Amino acid sequence: MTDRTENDGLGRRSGVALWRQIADRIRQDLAIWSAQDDARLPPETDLAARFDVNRHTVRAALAALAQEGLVRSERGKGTFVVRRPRIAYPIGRRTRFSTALEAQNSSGRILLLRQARVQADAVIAGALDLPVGSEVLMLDTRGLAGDTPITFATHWLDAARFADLPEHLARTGSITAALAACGVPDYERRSTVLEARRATAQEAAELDIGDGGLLMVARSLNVDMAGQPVQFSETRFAAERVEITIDPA
Amino acid sequence: MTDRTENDGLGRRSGVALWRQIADRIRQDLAIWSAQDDARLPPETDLAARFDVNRHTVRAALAALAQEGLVRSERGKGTFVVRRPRIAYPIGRRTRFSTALEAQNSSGRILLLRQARVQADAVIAGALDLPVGSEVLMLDTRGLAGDTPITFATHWLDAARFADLPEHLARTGSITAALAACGVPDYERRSTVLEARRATAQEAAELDIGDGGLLMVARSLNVDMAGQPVQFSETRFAAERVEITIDPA
DNA sequence: ACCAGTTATCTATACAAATAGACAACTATG
DNA sequence: CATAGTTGTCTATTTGTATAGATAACTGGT
Repeated sequence: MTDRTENDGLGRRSGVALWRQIADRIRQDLAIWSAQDDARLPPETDLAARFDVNRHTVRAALAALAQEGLVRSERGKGTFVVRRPRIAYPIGRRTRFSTALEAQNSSGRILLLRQARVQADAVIAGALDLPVGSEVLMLDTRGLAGDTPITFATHWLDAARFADLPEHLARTGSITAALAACGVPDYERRSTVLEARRATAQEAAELDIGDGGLLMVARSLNVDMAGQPVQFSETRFAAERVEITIDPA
Repeated sequence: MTDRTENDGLGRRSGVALWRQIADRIRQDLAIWSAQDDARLPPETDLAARFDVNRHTVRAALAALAQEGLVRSERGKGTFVVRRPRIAYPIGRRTRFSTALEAQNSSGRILLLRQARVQADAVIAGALDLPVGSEVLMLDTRGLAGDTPITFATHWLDAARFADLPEHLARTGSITAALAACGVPDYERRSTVLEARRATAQEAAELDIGDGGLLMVARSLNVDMAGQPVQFSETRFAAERVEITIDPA
């Protein structure tokens, strides 16, 4: 898009440190610089001038990005992009995690972190079309692209119908396969609601992003081919690593 | 009093001030408290204990929310929600701003803020299927629900084909109507890409959110019924005021 | 009238963030 | 080799953030 480089654009008494705002902005632009032959960022002095801050502030931002493994600085030479950040994640009627990533040469898998049996509150029960207080399975999972965490999700399913799902999920690393093993050969997405917010410390830790990193949160309901609700999920995407595309189909 | 190991999900050296993190978390929970009879928040001392911070830090967070007009504190009585729930914003093949809001009793309109003629860079030209360097119309708009800014968007259109669009848009307050007046009776959305990031100072000002507020950013392409690209847009949603729903259709 | 609960305001201290300037260490190039 | 350009490190100062404690002002109920 057109480069309307308002050299400022930073909030000064916003409760968000300048170095973090600058790190976020630079992260946005990594794709541009990584397209250069040498994947080199502008010198610290140039960046300081562009954002109208002290060079030390830029250095704090670059240090944060280096900590995330996105850039690497070399004395005397410059600072270079080492990893392009965002992965495209399509959401549509037939969204599946693994196929979403295979389209970009990333192998996707799901790690089962925790499981518990809880009583459905009004929201969960309503989504799954069960009586309030029904026993439901609550699963925490981490979605990986290669070795990079992409999603941290909590899923709720009818405990009676899907008692065996956790072991299948742990074995196969795929929700689609685990559901198939529980008698749901196919499913589709009925609804998705998206919002953006900051990560809590736990979410930041699970996703291996900096504290205060941004999330996109999707609450979605999958139904089987009979239209029966199967799985209600809250999926937290590390916003710095993903962009979500809406499938036209 | 401070056992800093368990602090309810707050990051301490994250470059995001605690008061801002707490303000964000409280903002998330306003819907819960606004559902109470008196729409009253817990006392400052309770909130301080819950987040494991000093009461003054909670006060800084509440002051920020009061500045946004979300809560009001009354000496001796407490702090109260002035209700402002999130607006659901559906995105799908036939997304239109006004119809999106009419479904929830809000009247939507578009305000034309600025217009300019610029040369298309590679991204814009590619999206609109024009030669690089073609003259394109660049429009900044604000989308309102009632009097509340919901979106701040930049649109690009072929300057040759849509020279008259700005005046129609300014007059009607509707992109659909303005396009119709320019010979595009109907259109549909070909692609949408979503990401989340922090607002720049300008974006925060246009959307009347606090500096450092969160955005959801949608880049979308609308095509006419012949499949010809008509309008490429970057729409910035105030994350605190909207949730985006993906249309199943 | 009194009291318990709540928000408002004040002082003080400690640490983080941002600024400023200077210089060292290293790289590439002529 | 000499020099320009770049990142790394150091000192110092100012402003923002967070903690701590004390006290005042106000509300609602007993």
